[in-house]
Amino acid sequence: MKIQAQPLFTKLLSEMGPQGWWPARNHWEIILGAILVQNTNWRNVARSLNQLELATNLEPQKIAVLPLADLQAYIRPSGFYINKSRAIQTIFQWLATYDFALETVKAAYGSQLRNQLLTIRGIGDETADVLLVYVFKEVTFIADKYAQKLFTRIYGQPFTSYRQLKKSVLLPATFTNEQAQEFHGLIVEFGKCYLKKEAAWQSSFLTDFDPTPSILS
DNA sequence: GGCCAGGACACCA
DNA sequence: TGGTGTCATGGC
Repeated sequence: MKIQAQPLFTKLLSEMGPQGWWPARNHWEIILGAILVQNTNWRNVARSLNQLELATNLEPQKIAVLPLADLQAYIRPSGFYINKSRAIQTIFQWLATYDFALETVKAAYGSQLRNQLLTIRGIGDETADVLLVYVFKEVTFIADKYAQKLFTRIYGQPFTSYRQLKKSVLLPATFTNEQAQEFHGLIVEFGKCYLKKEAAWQSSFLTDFDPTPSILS
């Protein structure tokens, strides 16, 4: 089953307005947040980011050389701190070899950038796509848990895995990076607001969304 | 006190 | 390829 994303994106955007995602001040905070938020409430992530900012001012050169024990202490509120600290240290030390020039990194790996990110232990499908969209300004769909719930609900077919949903969703050829960023933000914010409670869903604006035209096969 | 949150990974069949 | 246990914390 293939699904065109444009109608849902248009509906979400018109009803909710631009979300301005990702919530961060710079690329380094996005990288940190993307790793820290894995299976974790954002409130806990915010605590960790605050402590990291106090220690490093979120400067990548400082993050890259943080002693592991210190890094783990700062991010402890986000849980899974041993795995996450390793991922953070690995990716920042890798970026350091390119002097934190993101354009250089992108140019160096080209179409293999996603695979390169996946070689980092602690960075999987979702985090890799988040980094591609919000840090490296590429256009791809982030098929996270909220998206899986939303598409399952709308299209009446269970989407229970990241890769399954990802390969089913077709972004328009004209989709921009800004739109890809916005799409993920809209899906997450919608999920936070409505997806949890059945009653809220029933009364929500998506009840009048007709998914049929966007189903290709 | 149990459940969950914007996953990833090793292990298994 | 797909299912299960594990990793850890804090809020509700």
